Amino acid sequence: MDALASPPQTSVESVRLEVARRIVSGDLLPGTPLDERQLAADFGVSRTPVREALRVLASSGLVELRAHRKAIVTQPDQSVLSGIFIVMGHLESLCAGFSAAAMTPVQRRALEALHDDMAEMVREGETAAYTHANEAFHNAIYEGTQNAYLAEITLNTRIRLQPFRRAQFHQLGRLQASHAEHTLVVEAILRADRPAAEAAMRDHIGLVEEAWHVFAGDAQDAPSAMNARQEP
Amino acid sequence: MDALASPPQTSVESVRLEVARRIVSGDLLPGTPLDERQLAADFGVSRTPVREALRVLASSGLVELRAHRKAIVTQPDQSVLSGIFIVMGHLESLCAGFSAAAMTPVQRRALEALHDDMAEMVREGETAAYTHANEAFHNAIYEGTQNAYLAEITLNTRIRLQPFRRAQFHQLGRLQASHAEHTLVVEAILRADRPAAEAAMRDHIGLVEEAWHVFAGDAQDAPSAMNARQEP
DNA sequence: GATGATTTGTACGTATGTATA
DNA sequence: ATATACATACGTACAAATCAT
Repeated sequence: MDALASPPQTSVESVRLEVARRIVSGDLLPGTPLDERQLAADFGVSRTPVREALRVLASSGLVELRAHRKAIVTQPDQSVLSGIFIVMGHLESLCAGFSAAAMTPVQRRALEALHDDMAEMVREGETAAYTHANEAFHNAIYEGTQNAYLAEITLNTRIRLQPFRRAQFHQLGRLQASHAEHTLVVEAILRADRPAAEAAMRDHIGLVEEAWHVFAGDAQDAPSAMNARQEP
Repeated sequence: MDALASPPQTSVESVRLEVARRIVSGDLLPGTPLDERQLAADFGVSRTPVREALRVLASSGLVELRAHRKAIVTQPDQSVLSGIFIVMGHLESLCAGFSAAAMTPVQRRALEALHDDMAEMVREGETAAYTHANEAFHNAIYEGTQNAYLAEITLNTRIRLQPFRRAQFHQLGRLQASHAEHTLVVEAILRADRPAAEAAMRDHIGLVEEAWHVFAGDAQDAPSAMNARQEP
């Protein structure tokens, strides 16, 4: 779960967290080469912890690590990326369903409260605040599953996709639409309606199954998962 | 995908593969402490590559790595383990559904051929051969999804659970039952019947949703995922 | 295609934190 | 509670491979 949390107790952790942050934030774009020495210098540490951090980042999919060559920020091709988006849709949907069935009363109330707060942000057009709250919203649903492993792989998938998520809440329309979709998710979860929660979340994430089917090998110029609306 | 494949080009890889093998095979039991020096000596390398290998193994969940303390082979508690089993059920089911929709004709024929070969193993009672073929069977379904990411996380989940899988094919009855369940999966995939493939695989894996629900916090002494039949 | 410069891969020593007496 | 033992965390040096010329 703590893919991006907890205070770094060791050099490796702080390097890992900061490099991950730079990649996720778009500071380091996909394809960017990562020089061990450079990173070591930047962080004021030796290459050893940098190398270990890079190994871990490679495991989580944020960087690619080829032997004897510079590590690079992962740059998956369209078909791979499309596949990850599709899997994320299923995982998020699964999480919503689990949460509908398993959330504690406290968690349900917290989710509802957060959702209400977000309504205010929509009214005020506070896109930055909403973006942040949106993360918390989805994280709350991961936690609500009571399944640490499901929460972990879903969060990791989300993080891995972050560098490729261009759609933000820059338009008021999207902000409102997002919140309306959240409403359906929240209502389903609150009444413990698992299938409805799954369906609502699937709609929210904007599953583009068709795009995947195309990429699977048949056609060429179909709408890709990249072009489709990508959540938030 | 290559969580346990490809020839090791570097020390780190060979150490990682061998330690993973020992854990998965049960050679190193959960809870076993892993001493860097000891491993380095065993493999005839220095501690540096061992450390990097351990980091990667920790990312994949096979070992636990606490700062300034010995690494240990991961020993998840019952509730965590139960959660992983449940997620694996869903992932395998998802894979079967995707494969039903996306497998190439060649892959469909190969799956059918493998399944037929396994029938022979059942008749001869060749449990060892069947166990091996069973891995290939599931791997073929991962590959058939045409979704590298889904294949990767499903395989990784399977590997992660391997040390806790006690049910093997020691009884002829289980062998026959397994193959009968496979038949349903294969038939559904061959006729591109996605829902049926998902359902058949779900049945095969033996989803124990109830056990999870219990572990979620309500009851105590319900049948755990550990006690339930665990696949193969 | 060969050679030198550069970068990664590995070895090993020391510092630091943890556990135990 | 303090000290001692011990394992890991990190830094530095060297070897091997890659890339550029």
